[in-house]
Amino acid sequence: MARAKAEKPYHHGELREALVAAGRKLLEEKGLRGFTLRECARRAQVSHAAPAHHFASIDDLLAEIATRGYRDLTTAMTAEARRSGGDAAARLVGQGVGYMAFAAANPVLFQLMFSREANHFETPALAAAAKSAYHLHREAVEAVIPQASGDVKERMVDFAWAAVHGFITLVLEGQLGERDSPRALKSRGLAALSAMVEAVVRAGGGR
Amino acid sequence: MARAKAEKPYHHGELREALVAAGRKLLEEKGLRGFTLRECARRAQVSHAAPAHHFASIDDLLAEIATRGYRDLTTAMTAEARRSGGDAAARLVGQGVGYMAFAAANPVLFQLMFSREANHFETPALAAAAKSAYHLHREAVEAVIPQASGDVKERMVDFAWAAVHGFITLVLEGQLGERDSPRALKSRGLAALSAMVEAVVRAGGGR
DNA sequence: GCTCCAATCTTGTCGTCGACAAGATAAGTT
DNA sequence: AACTTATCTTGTCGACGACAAGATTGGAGC
Repeated sequence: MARAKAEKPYHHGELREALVAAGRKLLEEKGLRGFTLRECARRAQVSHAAPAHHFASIDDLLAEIATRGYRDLTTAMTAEARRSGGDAAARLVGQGVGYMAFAAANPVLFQLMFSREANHFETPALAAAAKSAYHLHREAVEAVIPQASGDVKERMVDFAWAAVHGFITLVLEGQLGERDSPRALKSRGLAALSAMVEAVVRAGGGR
Repeated sequence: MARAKAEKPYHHGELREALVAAGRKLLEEKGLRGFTLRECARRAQVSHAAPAHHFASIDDLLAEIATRGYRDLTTAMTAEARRSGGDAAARLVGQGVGYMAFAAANPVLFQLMFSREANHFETPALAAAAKSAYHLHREAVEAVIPQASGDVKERMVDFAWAAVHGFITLVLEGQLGERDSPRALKSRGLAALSAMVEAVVRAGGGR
């Protein structure tokens, strides 16, 4: 079975996956404005109209890519939190590190996920994937301040997310530490993270 | 002089300004992906090729729009800080309010200014305008913790900007408080701001 | 094994886009 | 008044997203 290197079978077989993979690469290479359905098709070795059978429009493909991005983000956060051991504060820092690492590794995808455009896609899968990542973060913050009131908890969930997201966003956009070495940048990121956790702990009545 | 309502003089007279104005409006209406040089020309009542004499490319026009955005952002921050009275902490909060208010009033422009693409424009004017806004923020933070070491100051400049920027960014992207009333949202924003200032003050050795 | 159907992929087309070229018009200079 | 330069026009190019119509293939039911 499977003459794997046959010369272009009429049916691709896994075009949907191939398009997503090619699209993700293309996105990082050329940016959102350079992203093109036809180039995705070209890289997947199919004609320019083939993608239409798997994605209704270019936005539909972007939505799928963003959805998978959220899943990968969740995975990265969970993995890094696990690596950080048992303490709730340490886990929160770990999740933040995972968040930043994912963003640094996939800057354009990250920007797409959190862009105004992405919110107009409005596919249920995208919303679900985003919500899943949000809940992960929410629980990590609440675990640090279990005795705080619901209101304080909510505010700290906002605040913690804002600090992490804002920092990595500014770095990726070249606004922060543009001429720093990666090493120095990581140290600045960790400083921001620990300042955030300390603020959360204090506001939540800890220590 | 100046038959103001003559029927389309061959020379527009203020096409550059007209294009920037039309472009800014179009940007907010259609988003970055819906932004088009030809539509800008249409709205300015000129032919599709006219903009080329004022902007070398579509990115050149976007860079100009982003540059003015930074100037307006600086103005908004300064004005709101002034309104907030003399205390250094109050001024920092005020600047943050101005920052968020500008972003809320010009969400797409704000996203453009802080987008990956904008950084590839690399015009000197854009860099200067951005740097000017940054210094405004830096000074406001340092004024709150004058006795802190240079290193702590730097980290707190990062942290404060990250918190403010992250919060408003997440709100504008619909990730935070999507179903909140504007009133409730403002309250959440102020809570994030005060949490940020308190964290800065503590870390800087204040109180 | 055969037939038929639906899914998949093709080529071809349309209107729109950014960029460029060449020519028309107006404003300013000498 | 003649010349020069800036500004705006029409016309064109290749590339894009979307759609239409036809070719190819895999699989369900017989």
